[in-house]
Amino acid sequence: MATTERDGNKIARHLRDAILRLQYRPGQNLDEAELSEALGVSRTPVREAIIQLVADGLVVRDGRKARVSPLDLDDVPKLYDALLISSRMVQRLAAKNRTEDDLSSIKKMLMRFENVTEATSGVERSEANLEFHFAISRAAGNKYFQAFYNQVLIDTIRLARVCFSDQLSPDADSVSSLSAHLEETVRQHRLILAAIEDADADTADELAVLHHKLTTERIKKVLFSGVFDDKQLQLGS
Amino acid sequence: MATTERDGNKIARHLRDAILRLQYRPGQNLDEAELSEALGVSRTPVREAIIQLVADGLVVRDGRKARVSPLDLDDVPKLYDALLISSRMVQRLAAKNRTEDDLSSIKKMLMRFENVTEATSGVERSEANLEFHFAISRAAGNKYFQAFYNQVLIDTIRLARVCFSDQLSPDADSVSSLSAHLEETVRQHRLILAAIEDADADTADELAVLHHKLTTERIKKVLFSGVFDDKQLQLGS
DNA sequence: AGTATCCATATTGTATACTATAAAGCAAGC
DNA sequence: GCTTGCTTTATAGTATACAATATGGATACT
Repeated sequence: MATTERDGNKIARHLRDAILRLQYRPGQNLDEAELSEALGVSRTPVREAIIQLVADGLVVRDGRKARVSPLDLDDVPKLYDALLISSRMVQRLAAKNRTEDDLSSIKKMLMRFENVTEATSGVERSEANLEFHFAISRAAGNKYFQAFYNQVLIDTIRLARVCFSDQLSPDADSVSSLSAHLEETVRQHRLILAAIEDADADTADELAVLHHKLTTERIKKVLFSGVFDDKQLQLGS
Repeated sequence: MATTERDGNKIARHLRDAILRLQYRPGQNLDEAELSEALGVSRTPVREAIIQLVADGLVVRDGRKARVSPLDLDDVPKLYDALLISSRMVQRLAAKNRTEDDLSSIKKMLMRFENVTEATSGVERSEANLEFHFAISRAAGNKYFQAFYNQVLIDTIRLARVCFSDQLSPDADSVSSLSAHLEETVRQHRLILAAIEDADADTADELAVLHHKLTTERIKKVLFSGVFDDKQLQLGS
């Protein structure tokens, strides 16, 4: 019966994608009339989409105006603190709770990521990367951790794209650095999948720490570091 | 300049409160026309409020209809897993990052809770309790952990209210048990405040574990237990 | 009698008209 | 010449009219 979808949701998805792809830049004003004309609907569904995105944290209200969330640099260390904790918890839970369906979903996303690794653009790569981690998030089977992690992942991706969006015509040096980075990412993804498949929560947890380090090291040159460090990860024990 | 607020937000707050107070029961259908008449506005702001609440997780879409989220019992252990982790992280962060303003805000909420402890109704009590923990959440100074914890707190309160809503005319036994529980709650709240004031993250963390135990023990009779236990709290170290 | 189809109706989804308000520009006074 | 206040205008907020669709019931046919 095709369960007809509301325009508001479609618009919200479209805007979400566009924001994640930086087609709408952080801080950019969102004009309702303009959007409704561009998308061929009335203002009503556009407004409803904007309200959803505000709740998602991708759009922020500035008086009565709506703007794409600005990615405050002060929040970056906080983001990476949250990424570390949430990814550790989610991968730990995923190792415990994953079903066979979850596993095949994670595998599918892993392969998709590996397939887009060589050729395609940075946007497609990070989108596939995101989907891989979303699949793990679902496998955790806990909607609270899932929401937490997803939110963190989204901002991580947005931040990464902002940081690397300059490299449209990268030099030979950064190309080889990128290829080494992607190789290591693929390697870690496979290990993470294996740990989750083996229901090995401790390894999945440790791999999350490594993956976090990989992610942050790559951006650390541009930005500063978080509150937590490896020692403090024992969480007070 | 009074920054006039949109009706949609007012309605959303009203509905949020009503849902938390179980004035709208979990599972109850939300009729837009009915609500708009009851609240004296048109359907538009009511719809916008509902969209916000869906994003908050308090309302769920069931086809095109909107219903108050049903508090699935399967999610209860997951909720308490999330409560344990999120409260530990937030109190740890609060001990590190709290400002003087945060401290006075927490103190204010602590006193408010103590003042409503004796006389007033369960709803007012749990509302004051919620505000105390919200204040700590703000003090953590990390929007990701804050959103995570707030979401968990809200469902914790909803669940507690559902579990104890039967006790409208409690017997002498449960009254004395309640009073002991409140006394211990107050004691722990003071210790938590002290730890945060002393910037003692480890103690704040340990107190979160104790507070979680206090919360869950009181409900454990009704429901079952979570995935994590005290041993596993070392998080794989 | 049971079931399936079609129609009636209730309710959500969308468009548009109207209203309120905040921001920008212009004018007048200091 | 700068500031202050009024007017204008653009844009968000709300109400309402209209359209689409799902749901329940009635009727007819097997």
